[in-house]
Amino acid sequence: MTAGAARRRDGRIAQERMLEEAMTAIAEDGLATLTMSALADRLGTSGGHILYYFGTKDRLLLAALRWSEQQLAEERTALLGRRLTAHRKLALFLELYLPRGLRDPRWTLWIELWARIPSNEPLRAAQQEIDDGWQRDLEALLAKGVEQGRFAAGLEVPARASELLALLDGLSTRVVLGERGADRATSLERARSAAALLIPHL
Amino acid sequence: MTAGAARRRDGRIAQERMLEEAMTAIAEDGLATLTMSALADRLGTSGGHILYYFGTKDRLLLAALRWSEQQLAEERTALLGRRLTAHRKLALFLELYLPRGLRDPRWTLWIELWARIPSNEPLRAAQQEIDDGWQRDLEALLAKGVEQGRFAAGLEVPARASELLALLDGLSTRVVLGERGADRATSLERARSAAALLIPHL
Amino acid sequence: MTAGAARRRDGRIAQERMLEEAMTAIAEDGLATLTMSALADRLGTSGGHILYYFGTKDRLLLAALRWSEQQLAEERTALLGRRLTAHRKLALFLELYLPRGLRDPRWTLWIELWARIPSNEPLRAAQQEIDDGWQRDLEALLAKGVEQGRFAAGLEVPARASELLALLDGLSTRVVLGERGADRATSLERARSAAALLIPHL
Amino acid sequence: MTAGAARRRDGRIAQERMLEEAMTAIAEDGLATLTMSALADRLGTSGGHILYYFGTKDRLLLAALRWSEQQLAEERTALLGRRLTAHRKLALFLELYLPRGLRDPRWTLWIELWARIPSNEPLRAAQQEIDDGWQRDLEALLAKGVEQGRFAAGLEVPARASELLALLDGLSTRVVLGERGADRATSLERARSAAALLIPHL
DNA sequence: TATGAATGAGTTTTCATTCAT
DNA sequence: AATGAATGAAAACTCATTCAT
Repeated sequence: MTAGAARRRDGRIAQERMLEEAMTAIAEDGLATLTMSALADRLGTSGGHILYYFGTKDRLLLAALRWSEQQLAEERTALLGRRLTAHRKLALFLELYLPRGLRDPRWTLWIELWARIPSNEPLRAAQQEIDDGWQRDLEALLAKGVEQGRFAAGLEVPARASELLALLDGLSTRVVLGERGADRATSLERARSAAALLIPHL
Repeated sequence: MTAGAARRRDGRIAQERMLEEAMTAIAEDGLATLTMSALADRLGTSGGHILYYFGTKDRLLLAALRWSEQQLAEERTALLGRRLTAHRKLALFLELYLPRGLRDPRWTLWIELWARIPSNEPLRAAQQEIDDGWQRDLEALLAKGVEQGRFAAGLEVPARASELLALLDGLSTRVVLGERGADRATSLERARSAAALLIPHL
Repeated sequence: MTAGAARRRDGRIAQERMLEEAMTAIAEDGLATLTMSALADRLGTSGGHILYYFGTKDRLLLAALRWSEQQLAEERTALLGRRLTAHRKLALFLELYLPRGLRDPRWTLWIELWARIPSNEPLRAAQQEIDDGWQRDLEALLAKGVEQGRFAAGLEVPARASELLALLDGLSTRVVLGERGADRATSLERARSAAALLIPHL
Repeated sequence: MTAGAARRRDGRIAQERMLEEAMTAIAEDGLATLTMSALADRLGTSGGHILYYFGTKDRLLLAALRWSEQQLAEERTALLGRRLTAHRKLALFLELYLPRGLRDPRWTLWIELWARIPSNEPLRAAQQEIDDGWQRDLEALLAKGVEQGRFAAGLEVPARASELLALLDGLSTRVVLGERGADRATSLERARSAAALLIPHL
C-alpha cells in the first residue's frame, strides 16, 4: 500500500470517528451544546479539521444522521433476511425503529433537523430518502407476511405501512422528549398493540 | 371603567396582536427568521416593547403556542358539546388536529419548539399540559362513544387515544415538512383508515 | 425636544464619531489592522454597536468613504464659489485632490476599496458617483476659465478634465504607497506642470 | 543532460505553469477567490505542492506579478529596439501599458497588490523596481526622440515621463474597474491626446 | 517531488436582552 | 407604555501554512 493510500484511509477513519463522536456527544449533552469546538475538544483535534472534511456544521450533522441511519439500514436488512415469522419480524422492526431511550442520539438529531428542513434542501432530500427506505422495507415485510399467510390477504400494504410509521414517529418523539408516561417500554407496548390492530395477525 | 382598566385592556389587545403576528410570521418565514426586531417591524413597534410584555423571547413563543392552542381547545370543547354521533365527532377531531397545510403555523411552531424542550423546563410543562388536554378530550370522546354503543364495549380508551394521537403527530410532521405524498388530504385519509382500525365502529 | 428625538440625535452623533474614528484609525495603522473590535475599543464601545448602525463592515467602510468625500465635496464647492482666478482655482483643486501625505486615510481607503469593487456593486456605484462629482466640478471650473478668457477658447473640457483626474489618481497612488520620490510636494509639482501643459493658460 | 538537470527543468516548467494559471484564475474570478486550494485544483495538484515551490502565497503572487511584468519588459525592449519613429514608438508604448480590457490580469493583480504594499516590504521593493523599469524605458524613448529631433529640444524628460506614467496608471485603474465610459479604446484616446500635449511632437 | 491531513488563529456577524429616558 | 441605543457573548467558518509520509 502506498503512503498516499494510507493517508487517505486515515482520513476515512478520522471522518468516521468524528461522526461517531458527534452522535455520542449529542446523546450525552444534547445537540444544543454541540459546538464545533466542543466536538473538536472531545476528539482531541481542531474545529478546522472537522470542517476540513465536512465543510459546514449542517453538512456534518447530515453526515452524522446518514451514518447513523446507515447502520440501522444494515440492521434492518439483516432483520428482513432472517428466518423468522412475519409476526416476529414486525415486532423486531418496531424495536429497531423506536428510540433506545430518552436522548437517543438518532432521534435527538431528527427532531433538531426537522426544524431545519424547510430551509435546507439537501436535508429534505436526505430525509425523504431515509424515510423511503423504512417505508420500502416495512412494505416488503408486510407483503411477505401476506404471501406467507401470516397477515390478512387483501391487506393494504402501503397504507398500513405509512400509518404504522407515522405512529412510530409520534411515539418516538414523545419518548425522546421525555413526555410523562412515554418511556421506551410503554411506547413499545403502544406500538405493538396498535400494530396488532392495523395489521391483523391471522 | 377607570383609565387604568382601559390601559390594561389596551395592553391585552396589544399582546394578542403580538402573538397573532408572531404566528403569522412563523407561518410565512419559519421560526429561524423570526427575530425580535423583525417581529417588531411587522408590528410597527420596537423589540424592547415586545419584551416589555413577555420578558424573553422564549416566553413569547410559549405564549404564542398557548394562544394558538387555546383557540383549538375552544373549538375542541365546542365539538365535544355538539349533538353528533361519536363517529362524526371523531372524524372532526382528526380534521381539527391535522395541519391545515404545509407551513401550518401551529405545527411549524411545534416542530421548532420540540427541539428546545430538552433545555427548557417551562416549555416541557406547557407541552405536557397541552398534550394532556388533547388526550383527555379524545378519551372523553371515545368513552362517550362506547357508552352510546357506537364503539366496541371493552375498548381500551386511554391506550387507543394515545396511539391515535401519536399517529396524528407523525402524520402532521410529514404534512408540515412537505414530505412527498403527504398533503393534508392524503394524511386525513390515512388518519381515518387507521382510526377505523384502532377504534372499530360497531 | 422629546426624549426620542434626543436619543435619535445621539445615534447620529455616535455614527459620525464612528466614521471619523474609523478614518483616523486607518490613517494611523492602515486598514489591515482595522478590525471591528479594534475600532470598538478605540471608541469605547462594542463591536455589536457599530454593526447595529452599519450592518456590515463593508457598509461601514463605504459610509466612511462617503463621509470623507462629503467633506471634500463641500470644500470643493466652497472653492468653486470663491472669487479667484481660474488659474488659482485650478491650483487649489490639485492640492485638494492629492493626498495630504503618506497614509492619507481617504486614499488608503480608496486603494483598499478598488480591490473590492469588482465584487461589490454598491461600492462600484458609490465610486462612480464620487468620481462623477470630481469630474463635473473640474469641468465647471475649466469651462468658467474658458469663458473668462483665462484658458484657451476651444479647450476640450471633458477630455482634459478626464486626463487630469486620471493623472491625479496615478500620482496619488504613488504618494500614498510611499513610492520613492513621490512625496506630496513633488507630486504637486508634477500635477502643476502637467496641468499647465494640458490646460494651457493664456 | 543529467537526471538532476532534467528534474530541475521540469520544476521550472511546473512553476511557470503555476504562475500562468494563477494569472488566468485572477483574470477570471479576481484575487479574492484565488485560494491556494482553488489554484491547486485548477492545476490538478495540491496546495502543498505549490507552496513547495513558492513558500508562501505572498511570494507566489509576487512571482506571478514578476513573471507577467517580465513578459511585458521583453515586449518593451523589443519595441525600443525597433526601427520606428519616436512618435510611433510612443504610441505603441501607450498600447502596451494600458490594460487589454476589463479584468486584464496584470492590472487586476496590481490593484489587489497595491492594497498590500503598506504591509509587505518585498512587494514594495518589487513594485519600485518594476515602475523604475517603465520609467527608465520611457525616458530612453523620449530622450531618443529629442535626439532625433522628433520631440522638442529642452523637453524635461524625467518629469514628463513621470506624468505620463501616472496618467496611464489612472486611466488603467478606470478601465480595469469598469468605470463608465472607460473602455480601452476611449482610454487609449485619452492617453494619446494627453501624450501629445505633454510631449509635443515637432 | 508530491500529497493531503491537520492546524488554529483570527474575524465577522447575529441577536436576545437591558435600560435610561 | 414605548423607544432605540447599547451590549457582549457566542459561534461558524476560512485558509495559509506545516509536516509526516
